Amino acid sequence: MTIDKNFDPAAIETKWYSHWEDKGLFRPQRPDAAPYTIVNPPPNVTGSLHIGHALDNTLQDVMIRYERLRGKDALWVVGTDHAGIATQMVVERQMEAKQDKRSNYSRDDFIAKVWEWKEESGGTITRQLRRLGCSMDWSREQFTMDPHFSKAVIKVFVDLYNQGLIYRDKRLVNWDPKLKTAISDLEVETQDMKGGFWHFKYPLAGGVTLDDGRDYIEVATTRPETMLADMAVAVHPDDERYKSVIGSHVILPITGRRVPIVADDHADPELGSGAVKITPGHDFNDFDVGKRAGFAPGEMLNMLDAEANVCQTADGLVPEDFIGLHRFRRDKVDGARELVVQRLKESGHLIPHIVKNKDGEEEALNAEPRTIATPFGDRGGVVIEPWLTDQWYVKADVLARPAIAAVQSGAIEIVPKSWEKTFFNWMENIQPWCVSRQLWWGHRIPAWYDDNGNFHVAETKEAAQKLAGDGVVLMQDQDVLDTWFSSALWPFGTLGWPQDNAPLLAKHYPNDLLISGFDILFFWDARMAMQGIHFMKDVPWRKLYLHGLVRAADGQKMSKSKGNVVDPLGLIDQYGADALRFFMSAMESQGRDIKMDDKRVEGYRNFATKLWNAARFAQGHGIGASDTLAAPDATLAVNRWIIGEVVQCQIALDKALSDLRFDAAANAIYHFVWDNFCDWYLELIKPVLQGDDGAQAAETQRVAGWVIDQILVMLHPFMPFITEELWHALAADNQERKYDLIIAQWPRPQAEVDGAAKAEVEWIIAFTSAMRSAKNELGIAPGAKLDCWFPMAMEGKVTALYATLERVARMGSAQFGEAPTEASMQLVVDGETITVPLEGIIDITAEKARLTKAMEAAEKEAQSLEGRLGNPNFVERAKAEAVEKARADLAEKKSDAERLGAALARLG
RNA sequence: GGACGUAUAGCUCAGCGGUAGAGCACUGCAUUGACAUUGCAGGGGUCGCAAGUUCAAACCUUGCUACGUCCA
Repeated sequence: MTIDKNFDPAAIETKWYSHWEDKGLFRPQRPDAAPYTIVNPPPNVTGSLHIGHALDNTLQDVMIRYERLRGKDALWVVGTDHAGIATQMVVERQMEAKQDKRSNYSRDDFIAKVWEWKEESGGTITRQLRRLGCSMDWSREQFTMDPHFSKAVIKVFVDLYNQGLIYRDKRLVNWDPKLKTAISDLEVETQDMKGGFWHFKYPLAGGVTLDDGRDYIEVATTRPETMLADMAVAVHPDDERYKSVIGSHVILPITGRRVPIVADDHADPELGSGAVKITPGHDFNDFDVGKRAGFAPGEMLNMLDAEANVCQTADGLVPEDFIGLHRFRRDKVDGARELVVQRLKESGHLIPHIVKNKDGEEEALNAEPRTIATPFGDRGGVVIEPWLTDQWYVKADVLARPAIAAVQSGAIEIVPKSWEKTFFNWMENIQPWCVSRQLWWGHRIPAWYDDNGNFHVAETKEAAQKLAGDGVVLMQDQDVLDTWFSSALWPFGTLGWPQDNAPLLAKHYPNDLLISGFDILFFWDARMAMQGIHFMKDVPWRKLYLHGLVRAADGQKMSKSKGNVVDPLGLIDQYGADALRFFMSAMESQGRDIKMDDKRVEGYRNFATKLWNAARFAQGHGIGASDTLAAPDATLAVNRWIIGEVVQCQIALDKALSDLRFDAAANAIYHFVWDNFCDWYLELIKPVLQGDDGAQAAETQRVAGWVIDQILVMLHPFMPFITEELWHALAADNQERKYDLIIAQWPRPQAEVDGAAKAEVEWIIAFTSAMRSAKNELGIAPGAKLDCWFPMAMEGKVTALYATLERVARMGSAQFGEAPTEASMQLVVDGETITVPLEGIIDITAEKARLTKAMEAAEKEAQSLEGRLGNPNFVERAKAEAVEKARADLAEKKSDAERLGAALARLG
């Protein structure tokens, strides 16, 4: 098949992807091969591919293709996540657009709608992953709500419950009043907001006064509205100002509630007045104070409903005109906060904050301006309300311990290592994990309640009924599980657990590697580690590779709201999937975010084009597929040299990929292909291919064909499409390749670097470079063929290389001995002086300047080396190799300087 | 407040004890021969600042500055 003149990525990408997929090449049958396993972080089923996916999946595909080429039974598990809140929000938003809403439907009908949407849009992201060239095992694609996976989720919940690791508890939870669900600590984002600090007078009850005579206690708060549910005032037990009133009461303004003054260490005497109002039902710290003061969670007053509007407290003391107000000003409508402040001001219970304005006059503000660390829900975007509810919690601290130990012992290796500390810090301080969500879309919690509020946890209703006894009417828990609770099971739930004999599970657990963004280290990776170790008695993966974010060109985080999102599919359209993948690999150094740089993607598209054209050249010169894994026998230095370079490139590549240094790996193959192979090898073999020596040409064709095959194999993990295309295009005449590149074999050259051949080619390169550089500096046309005079001793070597030097270095005749004229250009190459007579052409002054510059540079380096070697401390204390090298370098530089000096002298 | 990361050529980044590297950009030259999505040659850096360790520091240590991220 003739290679087209133009490289068109789009034309080959679809073709090869469906070829691979249709032939089942993403997971060839290799029952006896060693396993290699990666599970893909399941993207949101209704999502679409963003640039972060492109990075994450490229890296995984590089590793999977690499290990597949190395003969492993490589399994890349793929699937999608039901993504509870996110997906439900999408569907609800669609309903909103049609003036419809979730509550117009029964639970079952709504879920049916979500399934419809999943069927409709669920394929988008998986189609897009195909465009990137990702070679996952689609034949086993899964969904977190597939029956078998759901079964695993339910079993895990029940088992953890029976082991005492899941429990139901009434306590404050992070409540999202927009989405009307509890969320976990991790889903709360704290942001600094401008707010206020309001100071109130709470009158003491029963004529009690403080020691200073005041008949009230001053308290301060950033959330005035919560005073409607205040249940105490706390002071520090050692605070002399308040010691006498501990145990007394205050009468709250507005509600008239009589609440105790309690002693608690939480009150900081240094802060404000030293007395704090306590609202156990709406503040995490106050909840603890309230418990210490003897309030059971069930007794704690609640003044807000699920949407954070004021509702009546259990004691009925909230005035009617507060009922129904939002907790604070929203949509330009004042809320409970504003009304509380207004009422307290009117009744004289507000202590104004006095400031001086710019004219130096005093001014009274309602509140002291302050920056408040405010919790927001990461999905809903509204302020989180601590709310007293019954939820299900996982004892994460118990599960965390073995996971911490696994990282400490090295059973799990985190790469880059710097993330270990972050991992430990979080795991060691982990809080109970709230796993219930007040949503409809997700895995429904397997707990059943009877009329008395007793519950029974079991995998099925029948099993629960057995626990409850016959005749008891049971109702299933309305809530679903946190999405991360289910995705934590991905490394084993996808492999068949909890089925009894799941062959995949036995072979592919633990997985070898997990690649994820560091942003989901806690959300997902840590939880996989906990659940994996708990249920499988072994780590989920041996290595955890964490990469950074892909940022916009200016370094900003990409976001839809900023409008700076780069679409990976657009880049694929423009430059090809191979170029985008190579970019992602080449930019992925450990521990740094990637800034998007289109020019660089373009550069890698050019690299692909370069390879394409090199292959065209090869094809035009009878170079094609090799038929051996081992390097062909070779006699010519240039061939022996390039074989050695392949060996070295492969060593570099293996090392880099074993270290997960994707940048080093990409650069190794890039420079081998462009610099060594295209720029030098192909140029050096042109005279051989076009020469008269048939045997030499045939050898060169064999070697070149073999080298190209090695290039295609080594480059394939990074650029799968162009390499597969060229692999087939270069097949021998009228023959098919025996197998596709995707399942070819990683190089086994069975050859070594040939030092003599390397030295010879490097001399050619040095001579050619010196010639080109000198011509350029002297303004001689690059194409001019110049006669050269070499020292007698070089006659053999130069004669043998004549054809090459003539072609590559544009050398005219080669002669030996003393050059006949002084009007010449002189090259010092590898310690030998070569004279290029230029009678009548040369500008002696320019040549003198050139030589002087070179000589001075050599002298300067020699001097520096001499200085170092003249230091006895260096010679005595430095490593022997360092001293040795300095001596050798000095000798070389000195010799260069001398020769250049002599050349100068010859010019007079 | 704590932890971590980053600071190297105009830009984006490697290097992490032995005389500074890549890609892009820039300058000059080349163009009928695989390739202008090209080739050749070249200019460009007191490696954030300061002190210390060392025969030797971009690289190790400490401090500082700036930026970023996470946790509280």
